[in-house]
Amino acid sequence: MAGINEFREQRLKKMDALIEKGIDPYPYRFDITHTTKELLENQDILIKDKTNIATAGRIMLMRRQGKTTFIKIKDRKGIIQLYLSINILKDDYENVKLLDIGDIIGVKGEIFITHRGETTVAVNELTMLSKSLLPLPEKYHGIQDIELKYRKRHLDLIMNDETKNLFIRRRDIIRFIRNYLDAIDFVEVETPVLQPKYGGAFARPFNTHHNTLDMLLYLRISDELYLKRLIVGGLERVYEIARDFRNEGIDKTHNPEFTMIEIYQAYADYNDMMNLVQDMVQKMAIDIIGTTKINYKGEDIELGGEWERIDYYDALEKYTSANIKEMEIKELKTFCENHKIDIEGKIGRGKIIDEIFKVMVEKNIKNPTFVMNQPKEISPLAKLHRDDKSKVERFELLILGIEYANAFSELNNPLEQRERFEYQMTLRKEGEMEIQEIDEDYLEAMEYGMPPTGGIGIGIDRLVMLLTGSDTIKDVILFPLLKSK
RNA sequence: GCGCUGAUAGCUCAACUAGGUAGAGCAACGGAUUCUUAAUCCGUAGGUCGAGGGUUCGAUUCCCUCUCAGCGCACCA
Repeated sequence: MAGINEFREQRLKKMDALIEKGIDPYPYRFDITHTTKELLENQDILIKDKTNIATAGRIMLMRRQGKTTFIKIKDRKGIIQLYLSINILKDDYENVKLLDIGDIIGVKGEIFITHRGETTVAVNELTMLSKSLLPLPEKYHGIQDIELKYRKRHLDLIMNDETKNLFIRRRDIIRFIRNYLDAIDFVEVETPVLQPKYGGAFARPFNTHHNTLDMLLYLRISDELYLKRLIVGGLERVYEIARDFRNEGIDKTHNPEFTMIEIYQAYADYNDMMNLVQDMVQKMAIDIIGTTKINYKGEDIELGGEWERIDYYDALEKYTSANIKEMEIKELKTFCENHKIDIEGKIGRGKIIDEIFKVMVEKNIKNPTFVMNQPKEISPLAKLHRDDKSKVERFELLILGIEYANAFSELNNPLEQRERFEYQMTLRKEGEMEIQEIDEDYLEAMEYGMPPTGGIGIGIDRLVMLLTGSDTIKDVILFPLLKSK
């Protein structure tokens, strides 16, 4: 007796016993007067007035000692101890024997303080709110198995307060962003997740199919092209907190579905986007964790002050000691060979240069840094740099080698946009993966005229990781994708 | 996709080095206990040792394949 099925059997028997006594093991509602936290906060007055309170929660711990039982119940705010005594409950004390750890109960009673000094509810009325049929993980160690945490997040949340608190902080971060943008007159919008053409990023999509339209659809890899249509439409300041989907590998900073905020502001350029993201993240850090000095992955990071800005090609030269910018494709390939950089499947000068950047530069950047003015070949949606037409007005925000944001002065010349797309198509013909088809509807929208616009995308999951000290994205996503067992 | 590591009771972990079909704590069940604090005390039960195959008289242990996970690499705006 005590394999998993035996546990269930035992608890089912207790449930039958409840039913026999006319007690519904799954009743409809229960009114509470205080959360556990409110009981503790207001204990002085509650004790003084002998208030009959009502509260509810899940049984986490039970100490039976004959005619007295101590129970700890947990609600969303905290934990409180209950004192159940045959002196108070009389005949109903029998029902205490039908309780199990994991059951959800409601209680009424008065607050008192035990001899050992713990604030406790002396229960005078006990109500079963939900009978639990399966045993919870062990009370002291909780869940240690990391796979179990992700697969059975409900158990993780019951057992580990840190997990619950982390997701509350995630909520706080997203709420901060909304408040910040709403206060400067941005409009939050929703755009299609199901897209007939995918674009706005380089990535492989998830394909799906609409039955009655008999139509191939993609789960969006980005919402950029839709948001810019809204800029054409005159909304001028828009943002979307979007779930994006990319059909690619999974690692500490990549989940196939993830949350990105994209922000577009008319009459602004990438300099404005730098100011916006810097100010927003700094104020967010103060608001959420109370400081701009953080320690992440063992490194001290200062989020305050003016963030460093470095030109993409200058950074390349600094960390490769080579003049990458002036190299022909042939020289670049030789350089990659010499430095053991794999450029299999990379077509075109820009992609090769970017691979060198990823391998040799990114990991060296620790403090928040705007890497600016990327090559135009890898930035088809960005405006050419006003002083150097070989590069674009774009930046990526890097912290500890991880990319947190990507922004441009948005390309709004429809003719040039078409040329850029067509260049991408030539790369695709040469075998480059991850190039989307030309989006004619988007180009047409551009032809009606889009104001000069600054746009930025910020990875929300990574930002949450940074501000909560999580070293894997799975820890900041409630249900990360795992293989089915 | 490649490499390394791991998977033992509901949970947290032992045993396996040198092959003889597994132990503890918590949880559970029975009993004692009317202010406990990871309550305590006495007793009981609980395991296809991740799955499949091989070697062997005999495999949780050795070998092979597979599954899942973690880490690293690769991929990845």
